[in-house]
Amino acid sequence: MQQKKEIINKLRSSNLRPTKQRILIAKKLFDRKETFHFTAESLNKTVNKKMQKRISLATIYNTVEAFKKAGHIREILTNTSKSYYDTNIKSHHHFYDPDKKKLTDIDYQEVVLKKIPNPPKGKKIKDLEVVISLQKK
Amino acid sequence: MQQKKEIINKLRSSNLRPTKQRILIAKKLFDRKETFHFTAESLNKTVNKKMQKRISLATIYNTVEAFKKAGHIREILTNTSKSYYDTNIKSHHHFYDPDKKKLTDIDYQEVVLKKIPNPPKGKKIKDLEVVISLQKK
DNA sequence: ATTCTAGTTTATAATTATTCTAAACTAGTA
DNA sequence: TACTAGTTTAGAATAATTATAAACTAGAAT
Repeated sequence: MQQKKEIINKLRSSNLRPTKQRILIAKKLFDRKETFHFTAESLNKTVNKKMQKRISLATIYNTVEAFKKAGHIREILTNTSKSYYDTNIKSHHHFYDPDKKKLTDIDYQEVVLKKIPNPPKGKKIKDLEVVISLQKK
Repeated sequence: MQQKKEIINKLRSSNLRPTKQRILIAKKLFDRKETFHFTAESLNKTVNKKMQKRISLATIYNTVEAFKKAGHIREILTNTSKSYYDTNIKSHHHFYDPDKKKLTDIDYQEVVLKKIPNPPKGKKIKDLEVVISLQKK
């Protein structure tokens, strides 16, 4: 449970002016027990559901991009046409169900790697993600 | 090195009528020593470079989709706007360099997993892919 | 408080990647 | 040689995202 002040600090700490729109979006994203996945479209719906004053779709896109750059959310790897985001920024993995186009989190400790390759020269590993694609049994 | 006959058989075996266009595209994709990554756009360029008779972009898309369904190519997980495909259909993994938006293959045996989670009920694992995102050192 | 300004939001247009449409074409069979 | 179902094609349509530029606002300066 994040208070408004915390949210404002979070925004300020990443050089994002705490506007009404950003605060509202941040609340929807971060003021929750559980992390979740979303797209620009789904976030737009959530944010604007029965709201007197709407936030424009352009702002949704701008804010998602800004939050992503600031590291408050992360983009998920998929092979779908839309961009998926995750409010869980801790390293973790995913099940992907191509039938339902649904991603589910896999807890970090559920996957253990024994061996990984060395990164190419001049590069280091930023992140490692395992995606397990599913199909009907 | 795949002969025209082999390519025609490959097409027939997956119920794809071996048309001029499909044969030409299949040659560009499969008649190579090394597997590689491509997009619809890049394939379109490759296929139509200094060609007297062009293959339409719609056919490129149709053929890529058909080859994917037939399992001759696979789609790669990314968080870019375009769809990336891989002519390497053996299980393997990827480095992803977000700066250059470049994917590189990691050989299957370079990654060893010690523990993976059980799939949800009614589902089995179709594929497991590890994506290692890179950044500058 | 009032003014100012850079940063932000907004509606809308533009762009990009992809899919759809339906007419023309063709591989393979009759 | 004719037929037909499958395929290709140009172009239109759609979907997701990004760009534009005018209006607005948070926060600093006065």
